[in-house]
Amino acid sequence: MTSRPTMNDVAREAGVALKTVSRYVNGETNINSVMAERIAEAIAHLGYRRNLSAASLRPGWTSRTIGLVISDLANPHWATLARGVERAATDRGYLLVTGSSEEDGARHDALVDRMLDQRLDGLVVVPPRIPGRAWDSLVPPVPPVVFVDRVVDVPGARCITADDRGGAGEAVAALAAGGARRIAFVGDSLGIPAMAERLAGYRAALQAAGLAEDPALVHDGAHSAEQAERIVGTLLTSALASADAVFAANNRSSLGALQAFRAAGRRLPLIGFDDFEAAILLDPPVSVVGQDVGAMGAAAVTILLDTLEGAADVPSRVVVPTTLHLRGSER
Amino acid sequence: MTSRPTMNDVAREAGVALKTVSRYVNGETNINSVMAERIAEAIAHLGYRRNLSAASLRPGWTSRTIGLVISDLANPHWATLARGVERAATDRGYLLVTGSSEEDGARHDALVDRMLDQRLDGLVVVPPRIPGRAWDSLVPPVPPVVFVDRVVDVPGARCITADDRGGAGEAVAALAAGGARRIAFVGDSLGIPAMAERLAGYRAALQAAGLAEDPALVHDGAHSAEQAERIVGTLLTSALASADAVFAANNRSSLGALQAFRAAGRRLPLIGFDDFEAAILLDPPVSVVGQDVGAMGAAAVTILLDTLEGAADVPSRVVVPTTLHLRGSER
DNA sequence: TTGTAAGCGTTATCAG
DNA sequence: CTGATAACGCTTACAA
Repeated sequence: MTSRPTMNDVAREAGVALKTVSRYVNGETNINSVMAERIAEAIAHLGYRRNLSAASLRPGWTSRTIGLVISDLANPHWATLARGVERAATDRGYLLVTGSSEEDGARHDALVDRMLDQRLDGLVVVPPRIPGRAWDSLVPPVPPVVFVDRVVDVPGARCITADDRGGAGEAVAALAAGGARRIAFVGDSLGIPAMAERLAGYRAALQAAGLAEDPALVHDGAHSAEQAERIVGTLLTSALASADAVFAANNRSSLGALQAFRAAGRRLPLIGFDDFEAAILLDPPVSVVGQDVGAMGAAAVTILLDTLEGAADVPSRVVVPTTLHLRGSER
Repeated sequence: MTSRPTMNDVAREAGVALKTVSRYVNGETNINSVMAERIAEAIAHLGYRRNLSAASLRPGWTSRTIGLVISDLANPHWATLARGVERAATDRGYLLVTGSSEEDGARHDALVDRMLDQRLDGLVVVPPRIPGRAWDSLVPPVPPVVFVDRVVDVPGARCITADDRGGAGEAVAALAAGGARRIAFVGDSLGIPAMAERLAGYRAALQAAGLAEDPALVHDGAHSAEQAERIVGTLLTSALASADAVFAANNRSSLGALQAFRAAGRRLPLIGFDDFEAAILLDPPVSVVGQDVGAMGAAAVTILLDTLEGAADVPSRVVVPTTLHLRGSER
């Protein structure tokens, strides 16, 4: 592939000055119609297309491209997020660069560096589970970054998350409304901010329903589906810690609980946090707190681009509402 | 965000010439260690990072960024493809820009134009169902484009697809091996090249099994799951066209067939083309011809980058093998 | 080993 | 309304 025609080529072909072509291409109106015609012809003839990459070199110009770093594009959760980001970006004329960190800090940092070196206008980022460099270690000036789906512990950081607390509260309230009095909480480590929030929602809902919290029913050791299965298995059999409903605070916990139910041949009312494909196919269909991941991505882009384009009063924290899908398993 | 430091700033700070900084940054060795030290300090102090976008402006340099246009990033099929593309791209030091056409030609063309204007090095493209402009209408020189998942009717076009014919053949052979003698083909319009290939595979397998083809069993009108359901419903009840097994030539046809089975309270041996999430959860689990979509994406990138980097004898057509997953529904 | 000067394709200043 | 000319941040002949 030889090189593509430039504005200079067009100017020569049309017999006008470079700047006149630039004016034409940029849609400025003050151009003699005869010249405009000649330029149009030259452009069509040469198949000229503006080189946006060169244009963005000029001060005050940008590539109108943003970056997204998630953990794995193939995972439906992140794919949905990416789609929301992508849609919001294209709607505003921005291109999107995506990268998967695989939850690895080093990989994550490498992607971020590359994107910054490429002079993308801003970044939407899911902080990886195995953290990389500290976010406030980046030497300013750095383009705006919006964190999504997980919060980051840096003052003033822009973060978008689901309404973990509210969603969990709704779920637990629904279980209580169904008559449950000993609702178990099964989730991952409370060091994960989202988990702590969901537990807070659980507690608030218990209190609102006039139920006392039994520490024997609160489990934060479900780092995998297998561990969740073991925990729920115990809840089903143990006399002391017996529960009459389960709130599974994440996807893996829901799956583990379902496995435990199957193994025991007996089920408890269950609501999970975060939807999953198979939820509607099981019997009974699994009730969940759905997160609008696409909306979270779109919100991140709105904040990023508003910031970028200098809008006033751009919020730095957005909590996207969840939706309780009651499908049957809550009874 | 004020502007970021440039090589010039570093040069001034270190008291050396611009070119020396460039040498240092590009890892050239012939640099006095004292100057190197001064430059390193200045870089650290200013937080300098090379502007790759500016560097790529020079002739012979590129952005080391490729583009991907699919129909919908949120769809697991395309997300898996995108992930394969992304992984292969990062492995070779390339960044990836993604865009969703929503199967709309105009949207698709707009994305392609934008990517070309941004001077991406090359494109991986899924041609949209509602076609846009003809691919050979692009005025050269245009960077290399590789089509994936669907073929495009342009001489010399680089296309990656699954082994539609072989995969369909294997499926039908498996049904025949199970004792089926009247195997129905249920699929979408034969105007779609992949469908025509799958039908060809069906026919070849019938012949190999010594079975005659009955036109009453071949249906290419399943444009939706509903239509497939109706077709399979008829196959279950009609005396004339009664089948004893079904090869569902795409995802939607599989789902339609399953619906029809459920409605009739009776099932036929079934194998579908293309895997789906729920397949392993149903009873019996649904057997399918799996496409390695990730591998297809990776193959596309390999061809794109090999072409780009001037490798010799880069193939222009790759057929990625399928895998038959027998899970139970084939009996 | 280091530096000067030119140029990549564009936009912006400012004089005609 | 139009056009020389100078940037933007970088790499690269070529010269010192």
